[in-house]
Amino acid sequence: MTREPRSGCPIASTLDIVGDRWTLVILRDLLNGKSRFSQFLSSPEKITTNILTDRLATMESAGLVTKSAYQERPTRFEYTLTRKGEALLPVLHEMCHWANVYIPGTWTPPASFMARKPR
Amino acid sequence: MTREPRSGCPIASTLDIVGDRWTLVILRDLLNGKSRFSQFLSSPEKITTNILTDRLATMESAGLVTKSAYQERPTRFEYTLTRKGEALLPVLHEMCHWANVYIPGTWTPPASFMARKPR
DNA sequence: AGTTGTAACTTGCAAGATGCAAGTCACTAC
DNA sequence: GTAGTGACTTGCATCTTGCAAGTTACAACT
Repeated sequence: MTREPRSGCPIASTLDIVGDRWTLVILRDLLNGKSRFSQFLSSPEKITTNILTDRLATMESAGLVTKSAYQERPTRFEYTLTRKGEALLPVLHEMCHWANVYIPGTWTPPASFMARKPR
Repeated sequence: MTREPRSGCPIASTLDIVGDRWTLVILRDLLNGKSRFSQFLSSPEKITTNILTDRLATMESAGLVTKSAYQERPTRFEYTLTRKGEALLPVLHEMCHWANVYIPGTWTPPASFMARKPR
């Protein structure tokens, strides 16, 4: 499911990984402490299950998250950010700044999110 | 062509505008001084004409660019960034930093681009 | 024993977006 | 009058997304 980079341009290459409407929304949730399938489903944007399954698998193969079982019988999974995934935090911060200035009606993100720094 | 925001989340709302594989690539070209249809076509990512037409119209209706004729007979157009469009520069900067660290083989952007600041 | 509930998917199908190739229109220049 | 350029437009096949419903594997309650 991984896309070939269109060029060596860092912007185009980044978009080859996160250039869709959902990946960074899931990443936002992960940065805010969510880790399970059902938790991502509960977000206000209402992602559907097939897209969520697909996006989590793509993010795993891109090295943004790791998937692991947090219990057996029945097996249940959780997703945790890798350092590579976590390092996208500044991109999300800048999107928040931009939206808060240029898109009326956007929420101010929780201070805990805006104050967070990557490792 | 403008999408309804899925929620008040600044990240989701930003992605409702620029959450695809091409919009920020065109924005990168605009920030690097390109302004004409044929100039965008010449970029290494090889966008096709129908997508470019569609994306420029969507960017115009989202207020990221303005379209104006730079000559009559025959009429030719150029696209210039609005302040709103230009203000996405920090998002692109952070993508460059991320890609240069985490995606091997990405180019180091021109210093003129990385040093640039929004108005 | 049987029903209900929960987590994490999977499947089917329709609608929309993207990619590729070719064609169009209004000119300019040779 | 032929060729070239800029900015599209059109047709069509494929890929992606969205919506609804179904599945699997259990736990827990009645």
